[in-house]
Amino acid sequence: MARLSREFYAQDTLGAARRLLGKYLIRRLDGELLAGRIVETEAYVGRCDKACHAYHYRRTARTETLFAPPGTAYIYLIYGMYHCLNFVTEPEGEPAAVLLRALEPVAGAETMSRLRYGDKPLTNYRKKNFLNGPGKICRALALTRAENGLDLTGDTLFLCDSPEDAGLPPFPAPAGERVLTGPRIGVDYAEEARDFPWRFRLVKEE
DNA sequence: AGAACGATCGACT
DNA sequence: GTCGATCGTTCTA
Repeated sequence: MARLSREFYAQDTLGAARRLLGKYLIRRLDGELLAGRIVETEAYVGRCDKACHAYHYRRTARTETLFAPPGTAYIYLIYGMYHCLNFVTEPEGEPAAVLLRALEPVAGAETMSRLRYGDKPLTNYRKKNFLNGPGKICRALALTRAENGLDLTGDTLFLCDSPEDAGLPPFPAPAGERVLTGPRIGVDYAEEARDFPWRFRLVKEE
């Protein structure tokens, strides 16, 4: 199965965050493949970014994963009840990662819906807000701290250019999309870094 | 040992 | 738009 390589993740974090738009995230769960198309990311860079957990190379039990090789999954608990999934970037030793903020569902929607809503009916509101947030994605893909440190070049959780690379049916690439950049969400405390335009979104032209 | 805080979400006005 | 839930991580002492 073709998937994004260690070299891809080793690039600079802003480039990775932008180039990850339109890629496909695959999660193998109990023999089933869950998949989504990446439509929103954010970059976090320990070297120079006060919003990054590993700012100024701060090394703690939690940030240890950010010092792992590029292509490692960094998953942490936030607000006591949600998880966020990141992809470790840059050469090993530079603590940095891309936060996954939104996906478009591609495969395994039934399982993801059950993981997220249980047996509650899938209303239009729920459909529209299915995977448009980091906590929602981890819930729908059954990702918790137990999966922190997973190797993204392995078989459990990985990225590819096309769903066909994972043996899934092709996904029609939406036409007329463009990349929007802007400040990141939820980092108002981060002084000058709060205004860094390090959020990337793939949106339809109006 | 204790306290403050958070890369969020969903319910509600 | 506002607000509370909820608890691990981090820092202070």
